[in-house]
Amino acid sequence: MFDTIKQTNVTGETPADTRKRILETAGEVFAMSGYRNTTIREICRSAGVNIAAVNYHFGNKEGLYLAVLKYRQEVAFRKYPLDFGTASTDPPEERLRAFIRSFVTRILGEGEVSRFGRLMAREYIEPTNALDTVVEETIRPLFTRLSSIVRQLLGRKPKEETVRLCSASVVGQCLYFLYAAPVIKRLFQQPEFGPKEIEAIADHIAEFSLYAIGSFAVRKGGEKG
Amino acid sequence: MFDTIKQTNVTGETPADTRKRILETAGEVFAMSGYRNTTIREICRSAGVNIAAVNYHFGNKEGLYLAVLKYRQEVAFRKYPLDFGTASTDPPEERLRAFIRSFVTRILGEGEVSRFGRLMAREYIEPTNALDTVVEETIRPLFTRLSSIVRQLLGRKPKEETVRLCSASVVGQCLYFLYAAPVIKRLFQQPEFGPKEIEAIADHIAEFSLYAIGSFAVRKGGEKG
Amino acid sequence: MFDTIKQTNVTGETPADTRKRILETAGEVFAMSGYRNTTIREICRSAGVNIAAVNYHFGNKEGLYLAVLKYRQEVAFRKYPLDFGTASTDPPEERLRAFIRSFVTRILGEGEVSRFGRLMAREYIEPTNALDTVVEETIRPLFTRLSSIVRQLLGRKPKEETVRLCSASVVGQCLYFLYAAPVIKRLFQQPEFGPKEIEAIADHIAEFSLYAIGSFAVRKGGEKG
Amino acid sequence: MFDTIKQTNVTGETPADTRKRILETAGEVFAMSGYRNTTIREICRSAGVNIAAVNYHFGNKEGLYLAVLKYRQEVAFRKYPLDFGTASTDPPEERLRAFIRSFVTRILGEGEVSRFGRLMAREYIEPTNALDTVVEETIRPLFTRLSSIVRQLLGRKPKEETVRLCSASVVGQCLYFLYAAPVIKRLFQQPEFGPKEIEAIADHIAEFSLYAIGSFAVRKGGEKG
DNA sequence: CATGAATGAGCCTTCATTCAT
DNA sequence: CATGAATGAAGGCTCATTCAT
Repeated sequence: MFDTIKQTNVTGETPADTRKRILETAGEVFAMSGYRNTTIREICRSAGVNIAAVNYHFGNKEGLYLAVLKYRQEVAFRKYPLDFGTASTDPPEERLRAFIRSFVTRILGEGEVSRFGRLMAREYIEPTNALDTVVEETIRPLFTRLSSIVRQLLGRKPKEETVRLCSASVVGQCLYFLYAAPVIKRLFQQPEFGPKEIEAIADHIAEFSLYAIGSFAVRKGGEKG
Repeated sequence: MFDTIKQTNVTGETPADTRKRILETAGEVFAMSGYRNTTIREICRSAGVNIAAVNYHFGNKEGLYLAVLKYRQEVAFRKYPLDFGTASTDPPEERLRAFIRSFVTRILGEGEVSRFGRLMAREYIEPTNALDTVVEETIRPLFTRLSSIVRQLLGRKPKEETVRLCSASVVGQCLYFLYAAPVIKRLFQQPEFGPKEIEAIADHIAEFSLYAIGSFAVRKGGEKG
Repeated sequence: MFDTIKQTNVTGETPADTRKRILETAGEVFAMSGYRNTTIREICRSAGVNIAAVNYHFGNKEGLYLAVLKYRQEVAFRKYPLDFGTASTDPPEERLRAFIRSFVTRILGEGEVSRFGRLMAREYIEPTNALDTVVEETIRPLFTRLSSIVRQLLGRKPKEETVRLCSASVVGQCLYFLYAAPVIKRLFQQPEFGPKEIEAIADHIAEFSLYAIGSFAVRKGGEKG
Repeated sequence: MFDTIKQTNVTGETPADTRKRILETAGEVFAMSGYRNTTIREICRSAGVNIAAVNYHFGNKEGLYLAVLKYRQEVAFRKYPLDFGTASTDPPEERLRAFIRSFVTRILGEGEVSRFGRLMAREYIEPTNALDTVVEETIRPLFTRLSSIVRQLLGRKPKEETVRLCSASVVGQCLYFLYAAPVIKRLFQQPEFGPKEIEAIADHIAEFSLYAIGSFAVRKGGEKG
């Protein structure tokens, strides 16, 4: 009756288990169906927990969503960090390759990791209140690092706008395979991206971008016009 | 600018008026909030028509959505056609520039046109039943045309996969500015894309892509590896 | 513009045609689906007339229903009159047989006629405002005639309650095959009643009833207890 | 009679209470107005529960209707079982009398029980998806038992068709007083059936049927023609 | 801590009816 | 006479949330 001892529920799980299971399941469901299309009931049924548990642990639906986003981000970046094993002293070509490979794998990778990508894609197109935080904590550091690599590749004194646009070109190519997945699937009957396809994609984007940025550097000395 | 004469009295509107007004309003609301988040009540209230009018004119919510998609597509492509004034005999470099400019303007353009882009972006990230039709009727023709230009640029006998990946690189760069708009807005405090920014973006993408594809053509004769 | 000449509609039909076609179609649909389940739209679509025609010709849905009921009743009784060719001087056994045959055929008969039966069955179980009229104009004359036959069969001075109950027994047997049709269909996999089955049913009911009423007459002199 | 203690406060009801109250109220309303005419809003208002409770406890309107049907059936058959206190070794005349009395009381009886009859009557005339189940679980066993009694009464080797038709005659007489109630009420100004009238009806039907079946048995040895 | 039951708001849809032509 | 368009009321259902235990 009294909250004296560590309580376990009928199935003998600690509260933390319930919380984590909701987090995991909600990640899948949100990634698959989006925020609005997802019902708390579905999440709870999938997770095998009571329907009131979400409101208990996370306050409300939005609270759960924010928690999921944060959790997924941590998991993804722990597995695929920005530098992907390169040092800042390595040649910029190599660093760009590493960056792209890490980025593409992080958003397209199978299983647990891919959920992060899907969630982010949704956040892009239909921002929730979480986007501000996501931009500052996740996207800006990422973009800053990419910009520094691109700036180095462009040679001395590139215009900042050129750096920005080239960085955007790199990121745009990568993200395309994430958010256009449903279209690509229909265009080419290509169902899913396996590790092999992901590698090929990363290689292509790196090559394509290095060619382009190299030409910018050579012909214009990194300066437009 | 002002509805000078057509409006006679409270109910005195041409039949087409109600239908079109729903179509216009729905385009805005769907583009802003997405299919699921949008209620037909809101559309009808905004359009100043009875809620049953949607059912009468379009059958149901999905019917309305499809009609909106088709309508927006027609408007956008009538204003910015695929070739954008180039002939198939023009040099591929010029055709690619025209394609990119037309494409970017169509999805980023202001006012009426931009709704098409937003609707498409949503369809990418959270497909409805309409996506199949959209892919076949809109996206595939577009991708086919782009591929033929890229194939020509790559020189003789390029691998189809290379064509596909390079086309994807072009499209990915363009779409990035569409779906990443909320992020870009936050990253660089850049509120909206005006005609000038759109032109700059189109120019950059064309240049970036022509450099890259040109390098592919030169160094590999269009063949990878 | 002015109502000077006899107007015909696009298909060149006189107004009477439209009215009658609605009447016919509505009879089918009401009989099949019941009053509430039937929509004006469905009737008008089936009849190929405008949706406003019903309200124009019959005031509203209920007005149409009443008109249908009256129309069907006339058709059915014109084809299968009460006496079915017997005279009031004929022996009561023969008159009962004729009554039963006429009754059963009227309510079970195929095609046009059966619709009357179905409509009546529905009116029994879920009376509309039409029931009062139907009882006085259709059912009471019918019951009165049956009672006079039964009274004659029961011999001299039968109790009125006995007459009533025996008449009810006759009518009950007949109607059973009408309203229990969906159940009979499921119980015995017997899909529909053809002319042959109808005759067999009428014969059985007549025989069963004559045996029973005969026994009442013999053993009790028509008096109970 | 009075809800003395169970009700503690506004929301303080046993979980089963809400469910059962819906079940009871829905039984009344469905019996009175039919499936289609009944709104779950009305049921919930009458039962004093929230409109979403139906969805929670029974899934949807049809689920509620099926639950009501099953519940009413149980109540009715618990009170008036098929055999009504007779053993299978009793003489068939007595068994038929018991069967008829039980049957008539079950469908005409006052109060709680009568709802079963009304629901069944509606199911006959305007079948829902529930009819298949009702026929197999309720009507067929009933008809089988009646047939075995009739078969015994008809003597040795009766034709199955004769058994069936005689059984139909019995059932038809009984049901008549159920579904024709609105008509009988108008024909004879007889408002309702009390226990006394019900007994008289049952006695008459039994007598009428025993006379008839007896005559079949005697004159034809149970064989027609 | 956790739960099953219950709630109220809101959504899409349907329908009979009316209106101006 | 007849019509297509438009209306408003209502119905079934869903969902996030809250409540008492």
